[in-house]
Amino acid sequence: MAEEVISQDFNSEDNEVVRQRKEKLLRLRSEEGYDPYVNETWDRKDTLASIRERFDTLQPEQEDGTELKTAGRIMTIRKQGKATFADMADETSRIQLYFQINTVGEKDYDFLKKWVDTGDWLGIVGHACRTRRGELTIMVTEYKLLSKAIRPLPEKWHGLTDTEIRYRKRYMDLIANPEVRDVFRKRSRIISSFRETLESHGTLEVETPILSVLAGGANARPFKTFHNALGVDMYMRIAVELYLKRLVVGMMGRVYEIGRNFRNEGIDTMHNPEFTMMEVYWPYANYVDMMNLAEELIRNAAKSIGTLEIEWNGIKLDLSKPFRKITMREAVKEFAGVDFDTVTSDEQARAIARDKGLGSEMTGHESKFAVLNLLFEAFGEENLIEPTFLLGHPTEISPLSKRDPENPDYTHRFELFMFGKEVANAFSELNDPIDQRERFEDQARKKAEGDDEAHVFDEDFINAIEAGLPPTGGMGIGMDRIVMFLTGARSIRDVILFPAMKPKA
RNA sequence: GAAUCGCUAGCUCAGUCGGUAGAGCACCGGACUUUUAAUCCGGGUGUCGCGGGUUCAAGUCCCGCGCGAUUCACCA
Repeated sequence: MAEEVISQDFNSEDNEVVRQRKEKLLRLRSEEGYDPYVNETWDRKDTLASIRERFDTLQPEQEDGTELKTAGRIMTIRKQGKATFADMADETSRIQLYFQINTVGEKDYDFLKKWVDTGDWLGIVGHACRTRRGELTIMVTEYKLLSKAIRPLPEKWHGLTDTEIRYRKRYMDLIANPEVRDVFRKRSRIISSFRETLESHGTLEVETPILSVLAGGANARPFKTFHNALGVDMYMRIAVELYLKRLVVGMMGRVYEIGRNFRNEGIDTMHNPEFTMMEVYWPYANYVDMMNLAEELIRNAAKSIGTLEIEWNGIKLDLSKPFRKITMREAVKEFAGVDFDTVTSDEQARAIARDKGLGSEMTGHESKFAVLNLLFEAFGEENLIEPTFLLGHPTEISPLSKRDPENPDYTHRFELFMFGKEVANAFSELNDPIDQRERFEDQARKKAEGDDEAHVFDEDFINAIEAGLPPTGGMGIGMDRIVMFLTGARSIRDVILFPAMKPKA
């Protein structure tokens, strides 16, 4: 089956150019005795960016005798008789090459004319010069064909814009659109910055199971699979929370994990079925410490890619300002015009929600706390544009969060919103094993009532809490969204190298 | 899940009222020692997303399906 698909694919995409290039390759081998795929190394001493920097001040029509040794992919080539210009790119930059017949020699020049195409990889020896027109150029003295491309590059000035091909054949996107490479370099720097900040606070990076028998730690539908040897159903993780708290119980101290979570839900511009989450847990800390850490992490990440001024979806934000704080009840008062402090019964709350047009969103059994959350999601969430900590979540919707001792129906929890989207979720971790068991029982009831995203009952986790979890502050941050907001990417697919795609029929 | 838009050469796109599938780049052959969207001469490379239907005739009209994008719904 798989082989069949591959061979079909291979043949169906053999267009005229590919056929010509394949024949050319065979002729290169037979006529020149040269196989472009046998080279294994090239001692590159200079990147194109370093060459650009070094010879920045070189004047037009000047040359520098220093020998340079570099390499890259030929992006365009202009062959004109006894001289040839080409643009070569590497991962750092792009530069013009100049081949002259009396500089590289007749034999190598003819080889170039006859065999070298756009897309090919060349090793280059030469020196810097600047043309009359001011273009920094490498005067090539020697070159070596390191590898050949037999599939043509996307068109040279429109590039590749077809979103479907860009996502399915990301390698073509990366070749044709260097700014895409920048986004993923920034992604890497942001994640490194997170690690540096966490480690500067003495936090240990750990790895916990992706495959397990129970997928807990969040309210979401998991991916299900089957382990043949064990003969059991297994699930892909939806969060790492419960494992990291077990590690705090196990006296590992401050721990964090940056890794992939999997949620079997819809795909849109904010959601990919696999996404990267950072979760961190600090013993002897609470949700206030996590607020400070969230600001520090995000600010440092922004600095690591060069600026605290960010723009997303046409909205500019200044991350140097302290993040705002608002409670869920305040947000509902401000944006839905409902004063929840006057609400005393569940029925009264539901009546208000129906009044606000949310009747179709309710089953009629909601508590006033569920209604509060509903009102926030319907009217408040989209208005939290400036980085804002949302506080005061009801206990009912926070099964892993410590209660506010002043008002046990609410918790010591926050969610951080930016541009109207959630980017972080944190709380003072519930460490009362009796309460935790009751919360899980409540979730199990909700599951039994048909809520297939209710939290799973994890007996071993309770066992761990029973062994004693210190007071702990914990937080999860959605890395893909952070990368989106810091790079201005409008779709999560633009910050994930190989986003989930449905196979073509 | 719904709506809207898109799918034509390797890439970017045009294709009128239903009447023999086009352009630029890329590619192939030729000329050319400072070009840079090189230029000049010659060459069009195609399952018009897939399948039906209407018609003398369908890239074009109708129906169904696929994939993608966006918005909404769902969902942390």
